[in-house]
Order: sequence, then C-alpha cells, then structure tokens
Amino acid sequence: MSEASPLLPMLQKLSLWVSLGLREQQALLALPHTVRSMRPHDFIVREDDRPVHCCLLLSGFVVRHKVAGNGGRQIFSIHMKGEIVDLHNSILRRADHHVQALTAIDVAFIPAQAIRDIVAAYPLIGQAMWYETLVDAAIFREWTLNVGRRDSRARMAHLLCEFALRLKVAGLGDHAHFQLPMTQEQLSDALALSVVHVNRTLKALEADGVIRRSKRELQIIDFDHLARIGDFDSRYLHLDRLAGGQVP
Amino acid sequence: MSEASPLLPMLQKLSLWVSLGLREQQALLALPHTVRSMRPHDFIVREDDRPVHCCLLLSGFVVRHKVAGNGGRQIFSIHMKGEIVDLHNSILRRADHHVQALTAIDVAFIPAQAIRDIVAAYPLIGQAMWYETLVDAAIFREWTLNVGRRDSRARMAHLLCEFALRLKVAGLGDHAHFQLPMTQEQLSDALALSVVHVNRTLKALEADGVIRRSKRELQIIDFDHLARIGDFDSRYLHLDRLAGGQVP
DNA sequence: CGACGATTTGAAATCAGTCAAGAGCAGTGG
DNA sequence: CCACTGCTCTTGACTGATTTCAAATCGTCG
Repeated sequence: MSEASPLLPMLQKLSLWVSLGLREQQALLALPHTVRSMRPHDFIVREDDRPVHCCLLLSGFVVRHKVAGNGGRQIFSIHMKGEIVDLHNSILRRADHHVQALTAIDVAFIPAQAIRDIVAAYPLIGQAMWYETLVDAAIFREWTLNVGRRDSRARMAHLLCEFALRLKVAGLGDHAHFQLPMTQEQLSDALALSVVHVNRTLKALEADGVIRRSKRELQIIDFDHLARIGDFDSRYLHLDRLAGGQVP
Repeated sequence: MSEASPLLPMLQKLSLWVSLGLREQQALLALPHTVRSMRPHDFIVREDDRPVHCCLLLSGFVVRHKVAGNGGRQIFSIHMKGEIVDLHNSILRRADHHVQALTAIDVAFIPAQAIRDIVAAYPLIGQAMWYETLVDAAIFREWTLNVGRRDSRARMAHLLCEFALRLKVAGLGDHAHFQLPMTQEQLSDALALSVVHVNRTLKALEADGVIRRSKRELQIIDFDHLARIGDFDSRYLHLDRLAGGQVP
C-alpha cells in the first residue's frame, strides 16, 4: 500500500472499468511481484509457453504477434504503461502468441497463480480484468477490419490515430506530437503491408500535410482529418467511462 | 433443472473450461430466458446497441462483423450451437460490432443483468465465461493473421479447417463432409477477398483434389493436406481439455 | 572511419480486384 | 405451367494496388 508501489498503474487502469473498494485496492497493491528491466526484442512470453507469470508493463512498449508458416509476421496490438500484457496467455495457460518488447521496458512479474487467487477472492477484480481482456478483443477485431478492409493509407492513418489516442489516455503525452516506438518494418507487421509500401504511405500522408515526421518523431497536424482518412471511430476502445469522452 | 432445458448446451460448453459444481450447474440452468427463432439476416445485436440480453445459440449459425466506412464488411468469427454469442457486447455494455444470423436460428435470450448477477454470485461461472471470451479473442487474433499474412489459397483452407474442426467439436457432424452455411459473398467477407476471387480459390482447391463441392455441400478429401495448405494449427482454439486432443 | 540497421527510391512482377455478362436455380404470381 | 424476378455462382478480360527485387542514402555507434 505504499504510495510508490509499482503496481499503482494497474490499479488506475482497472479502476477505469470498475469502481474498486478499499479492500480490493489493498489486495491489488499487495500482489507479490518482481520488477525487472528488459531490452528491445526481448520476449516476455513465447508462443507455446506455459506462462507462470503475468506481466504488468511499467514503462516502454510491447507488441503481441504471431508468425505464419510462410514467415509473415502479424502484430495484433501494441501495449503501453499500465496494461497487463499477458492475461490472455496466462489465464488460458498455454500461450498462442508472442509478447515481445518493442523498446526498453520495465515490467512487474506477478505469479499467475496469485492472479487466479485474487480473482477468486475478489470477484470485482476478476470483473475488471475480464473487461480489460474484452477491450483487448475489441481492439483485435478492429485490427482485423483494418487489415482486411482498408487500403494502405487508411490503415496507416487508423493505426496512428489509435496509438495517439491511447498515448493520451495513458497519460503519456501529447497526442498530436510523439515518438513512434517502432521501425517501419514493425509498422509493416502491424499493418500487413511491405516495408517499402509503409515507407511510401508515410511519405504520402506527409506530402498531403496531414502529418509531419523527422525520424521516429511524429506530429499529427490535423487529427480529425487523419481520423477521417483512417475511418477511425474511437468507440471500439470503450473509453466511455473516462473523463474526456470521445475523440479528443 | 429439467433435463430438457435449452440452456444445457451452454452448461456443456462452459464445462469444457472449468469443472462446475452442482450449485453452479443448477444456477446456470435456472437462468431466466426466452427462446426465440430468427431468420437468416436477422440481427441479434447491432453496433452501437446497448444490449439488454445475452444470447445463447441453440441451433444454426451466426457471424460477428463490422462495416468499414468504405462499405467493406469484415466478418470476425462464425458461431455455432452452444456458444454464447454476445458476451462481448453485453458485458462491455455498448456493442462495437454486429451479430447477425447466417441461417435460420434458435436463440435463448438471457437478461444481461442475470448474467452479471450469476457471475458475481458464482466466481467459477465468471471464470468459465471469461475463458470463453478469451478463446474468442484467440480466434480473432488468428483471423487477423489469416487475413493479413496468408494468400487467398491458404486463407480459404484455414477457414475451412477451423470450421470443420469446430463443427466436429460441437458435435454437429462429420468434419470431412458438411454443409457450408454461407454464400461465397459471406465467405469473401470473412476472408477479406472479393467474391470473384473466392470463387476462383474454391475452384482451384477443388481442381487440386483437396476438396469436393456441390452447391454449398463441402467434402474435405484430405484434411491434413488442407491443414498444410492453410497453415492451420488448431492450438489457437485451445481445445486441449477435450477428450479428443489435437487435430483430428 | 567503418559498419550495420533503418529508410528511401525506382522498376518490374503479381496477386487480387473490378467490370461485365451469362448461367443456374428457387420462389412468385399470372 | 410457365414467365418473371432475384439471388448466387461462374467465367473472361482488364486494371490496379501492393509486393518484390535491387540499390542508394542516411544515421548512429563503437
């Protein structure tokens, strides 16, 4: 219950979905855990693992992804501070996808059994975690739509909008001006495009004056315009309960 | 608790994930519900609804889907007997996608509040339902990979393998010989291809002697071969706990 | 400076989409 | 009973978005 508990971001995130009582809050902060730093490309979980830990991301960015038989990689989602990045795999007990660090990260490892126990003891916490995974699922659906039915321009715009908005919600800064934590190759894995085409698409958006870039730094000049290009409607993120409301 | 309760398939499905005690079983079967029949194309839930019911599918097939701004439709998953087709939307309270009947169906409508209550009262039931939605999410991920990183041939083969295997698991018949409950246009919405190309892809698979068709009737001549073409590995379905084990 | 990864650009190749039209089949109504 | 209507399926020809291949440039870090 120390104010400085590294688990605080988790408490804040879960409180978005369910209003937790003092007992639940204390139980959450009292969860056993080990904080560790990891480097870019390190795996938190590998497909086929039987995870014994559940990971709370304290800083940095990670992705979920999977590799097809033909070598193609597909990223399903990007995660940031405060998100529990491995509920899916650890609750199902057998990992069906990889979870990998995009940047340098700090992670709190919580024993999976401790999660199961706290969920059994405090149904409200279970409910909050369920919500969290349901929102993940909503994001997966939107990405399927993105990859399946939007052209390269819209796909890219959509990803940028989602990322910017989630950065803002996570309190990680300006949604109009931020650092993209990924290479163009990683972008291509998220968008199911080739690296070459990612490059061209970015340049096209820049040429049209919707974004500006220098290296990984990205500035969204007109968010609404980008949202229109990307067919982006934030409702799938289920942010209703937040102070702010809809699209910023 | 009459043997003939229409909710029995749900009990069986949930029992796959968690072993439920007598109390839980009774509570489940005692859930208030109304059985209704619906016709092809009827909507169970529409995007943006605030669902007051949660639907258990008793017979027939339904799909989840969403429509992009450019008119493109993307189907995320197909559901069959025994599946609770609207936990996602009703737990999140605001539907972010459509759920629509593919064929004539029978559905049990259960008040969403009754679901919330039973979950609060019986954590084990909540856990089982959580599992169910996690497996849904695993399927969404695999479909993203399918649409994003496999070519038309593999995509089609993958979908057929998944459908055949799930039919079998649901006890709905022979996984080598069945009726496809969807038009080629609906297939195209699931695979993110054009109708024309779906047609050509099916013919190609048939020409190669992997499947045989007459109208909607489909025969898989060599499942393993089809699985190889489709890069299909059933682990993402998390069927471990079932009697049968892996790929049939 | 050298080296390696990331980005950028051009040209050629290809998979899948679009357009258009015909065939098959089932249901409807005259 | 048959013509009519409306889907669904099929096929061919053409188009086009994106990929692939190849090579140059840029930047950073030891």
